[in-house]
Amino acid sequence: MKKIGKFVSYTDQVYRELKSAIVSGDIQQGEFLQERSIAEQLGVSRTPVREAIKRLEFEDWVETLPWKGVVVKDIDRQDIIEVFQCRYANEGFVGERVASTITDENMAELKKIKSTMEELADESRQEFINEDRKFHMHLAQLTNNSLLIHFLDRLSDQMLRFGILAVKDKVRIKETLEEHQAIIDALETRSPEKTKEAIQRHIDNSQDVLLHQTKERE
Amino acid sequence: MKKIGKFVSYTDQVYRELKSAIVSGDIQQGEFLQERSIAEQLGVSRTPVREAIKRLEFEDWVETLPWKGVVVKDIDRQDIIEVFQCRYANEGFVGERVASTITDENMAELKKIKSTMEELADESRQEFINEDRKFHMHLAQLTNNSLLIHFLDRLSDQMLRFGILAVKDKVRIKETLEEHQAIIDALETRSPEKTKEAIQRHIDNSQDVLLHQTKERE
DNA sequence: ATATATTAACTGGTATACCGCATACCGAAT
DNA sequence: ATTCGGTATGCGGTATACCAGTTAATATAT
Repeated sequence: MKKIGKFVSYTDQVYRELKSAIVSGDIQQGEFLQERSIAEQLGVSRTPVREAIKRLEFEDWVETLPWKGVVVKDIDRQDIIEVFQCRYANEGFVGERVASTITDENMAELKKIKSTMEELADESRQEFINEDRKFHMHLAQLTNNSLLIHFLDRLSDQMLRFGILAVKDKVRIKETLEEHQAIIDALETRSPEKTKEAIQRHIDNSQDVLLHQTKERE
Repeated sequence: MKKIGKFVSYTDQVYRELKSAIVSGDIQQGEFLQERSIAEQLGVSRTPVREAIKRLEFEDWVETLPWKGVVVKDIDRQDIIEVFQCRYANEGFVGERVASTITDENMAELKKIKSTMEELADESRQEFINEDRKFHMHLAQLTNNSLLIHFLDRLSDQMLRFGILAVKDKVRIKETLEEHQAIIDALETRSPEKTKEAIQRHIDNSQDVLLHQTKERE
């Protein structure tokens, strides 16, 4: 008798619940997470709630003030800069590393994702963003570096929080598609240098748009 | 009224205790961590031990097998490669970023660390490694990117685990000093490109030595 | 003797009660 | 009116008891 699926603990469920609530904005920044009320609300005890919160804390979603409470961290320009700098460094490396060894199959997969994004451009912003994430993470997978992949995955999570803004207007969507095409073109040449530059240019542009749209606040 | 010191929980203490035990080899890879016995041994309850273990799990030191146990992950060639690739990408970025803006004070600090390392070269391997970490982390600090800094700090922790091997022989110590000097020289020119290359060359060399010394096993 | 069912002794997972710090409130002293 | 100090309350931190799979030794049937 084999176990079919993995065991999913309450902790996991609560974690996913809370993270998606933060990402979607249902729980706003500055808001306090209260172990007891969340536990009651979800029908579990404080323990799994507590462990879920610890994970969120580790991933920098929330901050624990001892004896006072757990507060959802807010994001400012500095956070955006930090995430994009890390993406710049690591995704640039991914491109450099992957360009010379990428297979035709993987190229096809990237093109497929890109065409899906084109279809979704006028449809659903949310789905568009999901596919964008797939595009970048598909490249990352090719490094076979799980440490790097996990880190980029965390960054992608953070992106979701302010990612909604990044592709707010039609212009940026069009640019995003063009830049993805440029990455694909660079990959076709199998040139590590060109690929790295195409990716880093894409990331720099995204950052610029996002920072520009965040300028006035605070 | 200022708060004098930070509050340190049992969880923090247990975490540090366990991590240093793993790093030092007191707890070997493959060994099982048992919440109950550790709690008893340290004179605390299971709860803080459990939370400490969760943190270790998140940082990939251990793996939890539900209802079976928590086992200390072992490190293989792939782990070494992954850590060094991440260092290559991120520390390279640090060099690129910092070269053009580094102050004379910070240059002086780097030189000071380097001369300390020279003094320690024949004394204490452990202290030598600590100073090496300081050198790299000092550069990282200059980016003011806390996300990046935390990631590199985690990588440094991992380095400790197999770092003992990296500077096992006198030859490698001498090379390390030379390569640090090369990084300092590159910084003097304020050239992002040269600095990045000097750092990445240093990291590549360290990786080569380490992989070479790990070749036979498994 | 061997194969199989049982069960006892682990483990981590969860629920819950209690502790101690931080804060807000309220009354007494100034 | 202001300030100081006690106190009630709410929070995370910790301890502990119990639950639920897993495993392996053991009893039992063949």
